[in-house]
Amino acid sequence: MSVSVSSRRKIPQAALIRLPMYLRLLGEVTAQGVTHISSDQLAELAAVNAAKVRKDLSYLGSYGVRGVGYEVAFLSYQIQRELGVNHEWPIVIVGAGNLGQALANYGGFVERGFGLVGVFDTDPSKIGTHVGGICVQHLDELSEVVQARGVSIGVLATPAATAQEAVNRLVRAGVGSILNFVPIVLSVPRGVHISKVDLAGELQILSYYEQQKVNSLSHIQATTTSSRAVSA
Amino acid sequence: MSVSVSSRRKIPQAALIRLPMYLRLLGEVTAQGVTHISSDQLAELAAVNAAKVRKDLSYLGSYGVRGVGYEVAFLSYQIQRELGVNHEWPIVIVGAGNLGQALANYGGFVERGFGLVGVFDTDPSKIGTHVGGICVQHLDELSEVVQARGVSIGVLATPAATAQEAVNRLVRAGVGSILNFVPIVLSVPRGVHISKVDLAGELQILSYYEQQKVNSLSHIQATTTSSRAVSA
DNA sequence: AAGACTTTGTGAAAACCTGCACGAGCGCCT
DNA sequence: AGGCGCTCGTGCAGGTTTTCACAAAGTCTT
Repeated sequence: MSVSVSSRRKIPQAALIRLPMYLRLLGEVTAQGVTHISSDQLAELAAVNAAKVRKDLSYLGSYGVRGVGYEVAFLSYQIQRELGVNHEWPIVIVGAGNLGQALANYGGFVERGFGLVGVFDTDPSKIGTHVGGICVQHLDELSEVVQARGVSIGVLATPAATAQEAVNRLVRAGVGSILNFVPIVLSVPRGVHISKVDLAGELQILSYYEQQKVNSLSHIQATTTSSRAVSA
Repeated sequence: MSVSVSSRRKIPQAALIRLPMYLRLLGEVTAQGVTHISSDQLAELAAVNAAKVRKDLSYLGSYGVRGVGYEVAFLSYQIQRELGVNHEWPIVIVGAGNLGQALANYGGFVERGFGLVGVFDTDPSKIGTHVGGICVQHLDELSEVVQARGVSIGVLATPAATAQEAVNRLVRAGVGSILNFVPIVLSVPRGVHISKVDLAGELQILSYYEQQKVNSLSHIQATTTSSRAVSA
């Protein structure tokens, strides 16, 4: 049978992705002393369409006031509440290589409510070193820390070869969502959420756009020569 | 064989995003000695629908063979060609903080054809230090390096406060695409492409899913009164 | 108090994306 | 050669996302 979690309302993926941005922008304008903001103004800050802003926010409820706009503090709170970031989430990082260390030291996480409570690796030369104010532990300790601290979000930054095994351990330990920086396709049980960040992949996408620019330029020159083709 | 219509075809955004993944998977199976692959097999590796794979690949041209599948080497080449990654792209990193340094040291970039040719910062204590085999230079040198090396892709990893100014410099220097790790909305002229990676934002999205789980659990307890039983 | 002005929330249209289903082409076997 | 089995390419239907446009609901001015 289907396990229908009849959550009160489901925010569409596309809208969900923009909520962190809105939240950040609201924080910025708050710091500037702004107390109310219209969808037009927020849209301008976010560089998106105003109707989109209103629709996105409408998934949270009707928190705007016609003729006035949104109260910044109240809206911020509602977004935080919906995202679940009105309280701290403990996170762990698996993989203390280059990227793992940088992420451990990255101030942006704790700044937005994600406290690092563990960094894990299997390399004996890494274990015992300190990164981001945390002592690197062996991956075998993962389960204990996750359960003791109630961790449900993990960050994966291991080498590709060991990533799947690390994920298995994360899942077994009880982690329910994983931010994956390793460029492989992970397999996880139903119910576990994966968010993928493929750094080189992002560059390859940009490379596509740059290549298009190059092609369209050379096309202008090539048009005179009408070497139209080797169509099969 | 066939082909080569000028690359005027426009690949839909959604499909474009998956091409780097396909390319990577094809590289992996090549290493395992596989020479041909069907859309079904590739779909399984990519954890997506087979029809989607075929449709994505069809934007490149008709490179499959009915009854057989795709020739891995040929398909790889075509994807590389379309993405423009069949040759190296020089890149620069602006911002030599935590993240900038880690990205400079990140092997994944060069591994996939992006050679780091410059790291820039404005902090005198950083300038002259070496990261990722590159000597950190002052941001004032940016333009010269970009032009001398023909750089068209830049990575932005500065503090938020200086990010927009750094982008302005990148654009003025001639960079056409930017991978932005700074959690602010950048403004750029038309024609410049920005790809955004908001690390904390990704975690906030995961936090939403975890919060939903928590909510639905407490909902079960609260639902003893409600209609449809949640099974026991 | 009424009219002018502003801005939200949302129905509906348009654009985009996904997945199914199936015709068409290819290789293999007899 | 012909039939069979496999797999691509794609039309189409269904779903999601974006955008438009406007009534509803508020403020402000006089």
